[in-house]
Amino acid sequence: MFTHSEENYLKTIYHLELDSKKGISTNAIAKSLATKASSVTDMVKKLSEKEVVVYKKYKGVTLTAFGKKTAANIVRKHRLWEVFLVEKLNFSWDEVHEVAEQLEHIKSPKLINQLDAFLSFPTHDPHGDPIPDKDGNLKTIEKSLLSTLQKNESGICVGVDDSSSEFLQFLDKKGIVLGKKIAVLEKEEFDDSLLIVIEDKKLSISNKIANNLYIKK
Amino acid sequence: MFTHSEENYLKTIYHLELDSKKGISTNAIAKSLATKASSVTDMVKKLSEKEVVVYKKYKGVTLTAFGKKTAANIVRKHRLWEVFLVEKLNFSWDEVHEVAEQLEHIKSPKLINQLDAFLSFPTHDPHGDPIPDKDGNLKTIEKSLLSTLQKNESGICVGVDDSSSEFLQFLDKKGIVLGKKIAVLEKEEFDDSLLIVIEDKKLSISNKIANNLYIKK
DNA sequence: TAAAATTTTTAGGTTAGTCTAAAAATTATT
DNA sequence: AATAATTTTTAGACTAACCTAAAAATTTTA
Repeated sequence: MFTHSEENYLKTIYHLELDSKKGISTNAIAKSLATKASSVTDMVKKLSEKEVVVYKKYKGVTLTAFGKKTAANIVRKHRLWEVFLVEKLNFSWDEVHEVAEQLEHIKSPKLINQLDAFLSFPTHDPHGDPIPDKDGNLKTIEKSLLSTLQKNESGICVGVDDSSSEFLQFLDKKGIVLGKKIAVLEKEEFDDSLLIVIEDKKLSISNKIANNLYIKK
Repeated sequence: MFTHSEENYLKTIYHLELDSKKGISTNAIAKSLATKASSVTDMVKKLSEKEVVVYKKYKGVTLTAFGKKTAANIVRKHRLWEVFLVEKLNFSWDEVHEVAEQLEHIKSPKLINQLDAFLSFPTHDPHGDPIPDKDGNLKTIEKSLLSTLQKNESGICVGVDDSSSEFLQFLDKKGIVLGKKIAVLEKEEFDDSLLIVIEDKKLSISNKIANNLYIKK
């Protein structure tokens, strides 16, 4: 069994490993968890004793297979709870993160399996992120940033890179919703802004926005 | 805000106060929480600084109005989650306690209000215990122990005094379910056992069982 | 490649929540 | 009411998870 805090470290390392492949530095972990590198060193030693990470002084950490599975299970719980909150309890997608952050630590295999079934085995959370299966595997669909689309190309909006409530509320305001088709009418050379059409409405969106929206071609 | 541990103390004192009315001794709290009296003394001092209990050395503790409301809210969460687990996730009534014990600490007013609505504002948990309202008030219906019924009297089964999974599984096995009518056909002088009829089935039950079942006349 | 800058670890300290053992207060017994 | 038994508190210690400041290792830069 893992403590609340150990689980948070595992989850963080898991996320950091997804886009780096190399050993994760204590500094990177500290930044993600808003803690100090010295605290990370302490915890990482403990995690390495528990065989969930491999740690060599000054060389960063990597998850073991066991660690990866454990971490994926926490992410699984987090994302299933997010689906529950949105689908069943009428939360909006910008409100679910903090609550799921707490719910992900509830320990009960039956609970999470029943929840999964109750939600009809969802594959993605409200932000379009994939939900790991019971074995910790996640099938990643190939998605692209909206900013990579060229003029007259289009795709289905399938996810966000930034899940901050500010960004999500901005998308709500603009009527940008997951599952909808987005077509690029114009691409401005000058600032890489896009003129898009979604649900028959034309919108001009900045490159910053387009860099945080995933579409499936 | 209260820590996990502080919440457990509050809940325990709340439950103990329900059937004692006097100040709750550190020993009684220690026994309930499976901890040591010295630990309780420490915690009780902290809780008294936070104004949720009144504590006089050697005199036990009592909850303040604020403490009572805080504790009732934890009990409210615990019982709503139990309803959720049974009604929505197909848990049986003997499996819910440990999970609810964790879920009751999740902090999100919106979550609990939405859950309440999602469950159609239940008034009782799966064991027949009343669910405190948002202000911490609970309306106690007058219920009696089955053991107090006389020959030829009857009532509706509305709750259990012992919520241990052993007892609950025993009731399942015997077909004793909340909401069903129980009639006393015979009362044995010798050992106070009862011959009852429930759902057209005759059952002989011991006084110990009858002392742990509540009925509404 | 040597000095400078940065990162990481170590050493030592803090707080929350627990414990044991001993001291103090209360309650029960004779 | 004095003594015995019990309960409660105090004192001192432990662990987990954090912190700061300094030392050590690594990486960058000139």
